[in-house]
Amino acid sequence: MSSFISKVKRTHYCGDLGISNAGETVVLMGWAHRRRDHGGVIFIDLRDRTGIAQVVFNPEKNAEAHAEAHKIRSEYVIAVKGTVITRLEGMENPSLKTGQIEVMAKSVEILNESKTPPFLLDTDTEISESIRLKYRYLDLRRQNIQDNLILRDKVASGTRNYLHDNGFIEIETPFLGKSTPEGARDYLVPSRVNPGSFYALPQSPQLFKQLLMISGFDRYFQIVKCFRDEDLRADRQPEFTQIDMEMSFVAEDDIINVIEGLMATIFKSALNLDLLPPFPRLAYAHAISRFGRDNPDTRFGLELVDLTDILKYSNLKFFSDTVSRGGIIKAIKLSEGRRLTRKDLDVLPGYVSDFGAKGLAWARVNESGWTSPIFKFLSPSEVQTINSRMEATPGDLIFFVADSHKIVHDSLGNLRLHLADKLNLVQPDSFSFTWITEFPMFEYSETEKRYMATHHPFTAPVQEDIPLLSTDPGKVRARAYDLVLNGSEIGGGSIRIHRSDIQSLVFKALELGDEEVRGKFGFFLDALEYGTPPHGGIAFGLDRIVMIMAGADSIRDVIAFPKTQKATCPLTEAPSPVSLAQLMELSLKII
RNA sequence: GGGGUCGUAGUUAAGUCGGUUAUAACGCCGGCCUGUCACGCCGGAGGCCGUGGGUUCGAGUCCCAUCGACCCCGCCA
Repeated sequence: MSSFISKVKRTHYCGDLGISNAGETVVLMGWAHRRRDHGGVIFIDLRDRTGIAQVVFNPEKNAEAHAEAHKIRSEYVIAVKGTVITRLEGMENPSLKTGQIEVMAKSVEILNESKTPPFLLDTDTEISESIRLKYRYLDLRRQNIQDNLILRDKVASGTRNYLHDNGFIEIETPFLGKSTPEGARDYLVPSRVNPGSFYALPQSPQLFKQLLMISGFDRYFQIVKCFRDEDLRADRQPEFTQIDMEMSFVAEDDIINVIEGLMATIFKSALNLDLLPPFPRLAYAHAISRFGRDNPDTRFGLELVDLTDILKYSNLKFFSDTVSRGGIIKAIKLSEGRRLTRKDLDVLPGYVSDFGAKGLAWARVNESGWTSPIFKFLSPSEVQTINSRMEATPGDLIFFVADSHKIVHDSLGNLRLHLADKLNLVQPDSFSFTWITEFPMFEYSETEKRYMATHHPFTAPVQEDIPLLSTDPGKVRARAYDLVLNGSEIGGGSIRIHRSDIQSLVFKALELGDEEVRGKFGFFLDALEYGTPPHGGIAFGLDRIVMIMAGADSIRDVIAFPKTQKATCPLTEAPSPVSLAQLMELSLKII
């Protein structure tokens, strides 16, 4: 039995040691990060989750420990007992938090050996993700990933503390639930004892949290996994974590106030940053009109400007024809347009074509007019009016898109982000929150040939728009709000419908049949009839918040064991086939 | 479902116009080295060039297919 662990206990974490520990005898345990063998003296950088401390093995001072240190290789697990000494002048390492001290080893024990790791565990080299995920337990030893997960813990615990302090009660809701027709594709779980029937994993605990309001819990929250079987993105995983909450007897402002307090609290506790609520609010229609998206990044300009009225009778047929077909013309202006070369301009139409734009016109503004392929088709007064509305001055570069409402906003909204990224228009480590309000209740789906809920079908309509539910659903505004941080939707919620008659009107507007509604949501409609308090709530994507706070490029960097883009786990090799016996037990057959 | 980038040693990359034995750095192994901290110096091992097919006298390089990683569109109430 090892004398370390059983008798000699760890006294300190490596990263916590400093000048104040000088002279103390300490016991450290951790991984050999690096070994520098000088033939005589050996240095070992000992690493644990707090950081690195240099351990010195001197053959003249302790031959036995020095001999043992010879055997140590990368990632060996070792225990060291030694004395903290202040490094002599000129021997400090300023790049190390503990660089003013080192530990003179008296004894050492190799607690476990390690195979040579498949990649270096430093932060400098970028290792391909498939290898990182296959050896995720090693990848997770790396400092930056550990930092991310520690930050995540701070955000989660800060959230729990804040919400408890504000009277919220954490309540768990089922993972094995009922499949719902609206929304994302469900992950299904077959029921063994009910052959042919399936549970669905929750896309969110939406109905359960509303039921908890009906039950009188008044303020509920939960930090909980949600599941959506849709294609993955850099900021989307099939299972992700929500900060989910619901409050009774509230209106929009009550929820917004609680959330602004929550954001201020976690940014303070996790990043020591002081946010300054209230956050600006922007109506959905204005967000689309000015930024082309409902999740605008407001940290830089390049706002969309409407030129439809100026160009609707233009000699440029593409412009005038677009307008006569009901389209619009908008533009964005880039200052310092010289930063884009002619070659850059040539590839941008390809970029906006992803969003359906058939073309991208551009104009370089100069003293005498424009340098632009479309200049000769425009009248001097059109050019002048555009310059004046765009507030364009020589050197600026203007981009135009003429197309349908949706394509113009999609393409310019994304071009705006693309240019900001390419030209570094955004100051890193800056955080900009915006509430988006007054969402439309419904959006018409061309594929489904019916209206779909923008938010979800339990969102309350604005009171004065209720009559429109049966006459003109497209015009109904929802009592919904999203919180956008740096151009990412990090949370969204709404005041809910608490009357069953209104809920029925909404289902009608969605053209869901009575039978289908009864079958899928009957239990909920019943519950609404037993004294439902007015209530509302919101849910946040914890992963996304942490990702933005950490400055990570991918949501996978803030999740301990994430899935690849094909929703597999290279470490465990999930998903995998199962035995015939398992299938038979579930009454399932592979087709 | 669609578009794109990529796949060469354990890792990260180079590899020209198709041409002889496929390079480098780091890592690894051995030797030397008592103050380094990405230690240094000397030596060494290490390759189904993702996989399969094709073109060619000849393929890491060209073509087709396929698998995988990533980014995007669709999708994500």
